[in-house]
Amino acid sequence: MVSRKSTPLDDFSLKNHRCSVDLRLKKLGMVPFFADLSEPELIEVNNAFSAAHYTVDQTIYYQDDSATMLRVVVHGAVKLVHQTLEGKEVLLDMLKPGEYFGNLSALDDTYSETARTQTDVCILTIRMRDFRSLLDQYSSIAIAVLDVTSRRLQSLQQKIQQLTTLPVKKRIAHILVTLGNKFGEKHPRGLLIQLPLSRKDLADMAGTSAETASRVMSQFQEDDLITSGRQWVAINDKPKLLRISSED
Amino acid sequence: MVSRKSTPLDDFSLKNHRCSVDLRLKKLGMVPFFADLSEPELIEVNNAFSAAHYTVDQTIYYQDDSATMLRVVVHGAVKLVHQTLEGKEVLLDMLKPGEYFGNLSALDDTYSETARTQTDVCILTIRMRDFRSLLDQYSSIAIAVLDVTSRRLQSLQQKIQQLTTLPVKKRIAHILVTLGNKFGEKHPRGLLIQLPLSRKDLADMAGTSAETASRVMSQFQEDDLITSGRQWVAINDKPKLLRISSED
DNA sequence: CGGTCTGTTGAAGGATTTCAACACTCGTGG
DNA sequence: CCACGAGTGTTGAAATCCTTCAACAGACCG
Repeated sequence: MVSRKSTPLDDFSLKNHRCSVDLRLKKLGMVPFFADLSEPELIEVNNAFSAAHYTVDQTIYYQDDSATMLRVVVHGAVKLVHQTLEGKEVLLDMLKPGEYFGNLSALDDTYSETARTQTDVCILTIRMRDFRSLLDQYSSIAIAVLDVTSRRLQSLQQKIQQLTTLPVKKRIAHILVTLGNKFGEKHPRGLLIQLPLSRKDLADMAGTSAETASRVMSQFQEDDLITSGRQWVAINDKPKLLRISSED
Repeated sequence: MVSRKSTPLDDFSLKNHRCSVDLRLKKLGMVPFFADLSEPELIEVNNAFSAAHYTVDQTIYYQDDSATMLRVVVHGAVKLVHQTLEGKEVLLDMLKPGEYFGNLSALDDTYSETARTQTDVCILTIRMRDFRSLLDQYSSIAIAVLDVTSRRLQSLQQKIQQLTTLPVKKRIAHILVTLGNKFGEKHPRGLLIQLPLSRKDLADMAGTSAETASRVMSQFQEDDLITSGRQWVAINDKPKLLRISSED
């Protein structure tokens, strides 16, 4: 009765490979706070970063570690999670190339979350100290950083609102739409979320249990809104999912 | 059987009065992003602000309004709430003198939440445009603003974690401790939270219903952890509340 | 002192978690 | 190349937490 399907995920997106200098520059230019820089300036900034590679499911840093580095995703996906004492996890964000992570607060020098790779990744790292001198050097960067941070703040506010006012089904519908917009790629099976994504990942994003997430996903599949298999999801009817997430 | 008590809240803290220039300067100096400025600079910054007064339960701005002003609380308390379509409210933050509110994002020019007075208040306002020129003029401000914003981000992350992993009782215990630290004043009845605080306010902070909040508060009172009446709460045993919020 | 707002409490119903058993996928090594 | 095992997903049933509806009680305001 249950019929799951083998993965349609693109291997190139998941597997590790070297970050070419070209790719580095391109992704650095995508980071909003470097967007205003000229090409020579960008090259100088690029030289302040060094590249690092991780394989899937590695922890880049742990919550409460001393925060010395700022990082930018170049290739692959990184998830930020909060861990509780009892081992429960809350998935705060899933980052794609061009997004930064780390801690920008000058006073608190520990990471407030754990960063773990969702695929093989290539990231750029810079010491906080060096980043701060970039901030001094290019004042446009500080303002852009502030902007990015304010937006993250807003998206967390929205997340809190959904956690406290919406039932699980609507929360998951919303999460699927958001992931579709961010990681979606056209594919014969639908809008494929180009990312290994387990029921537990979804549950940790929605603030529910893996079993409940599975039940909701089964229902969505029943209603032909999505197609899903082990560690992957494709969206068939985004408008209807969006309606589910906000109706009533 | 039920015995509620009349309010021990201090009238001075709740009622409106003019903001003296002295008070303005003192509170502006308390805002972290102006902390590094010299006194003459502070006076100049002060001149860019103008004062405004509101009575209790007035809305300063609505979610999605065009965001033109940045504001600083000088006297009284302001709450930031998210409203859902069905009229539910989520209380995101309760601000005290020295804290700023508004929207710092340059790209999104609407408020992401509603600001409402919790007491009579005096606030300082500055046009975003003018604030941005302050940012350009004093680079230390931009970095300090970034710092404050990063910290708010972290506290929202913590809130999300609690909403998704803790039961209501622990969430409320934690909220009481936090409010006690922020608004607590020594008082014969215990550590009095100097703020009109209804069960609904607490419920909106904890992401639960007013009835459930009331039940939890009744139990805490039964256990002599708090003393509470209509619109006020005093904490008798902070260590035990803290233990409840994190035990198991 | 009466009306209104806020808080309390009970009881029923609903959403979600937890525990448990089983099914399917995929990689690995025989 | 197939079989096995570990990891992941599904589903059922019981238990739990919480919401909702409802009625009433205490506090504050004029």
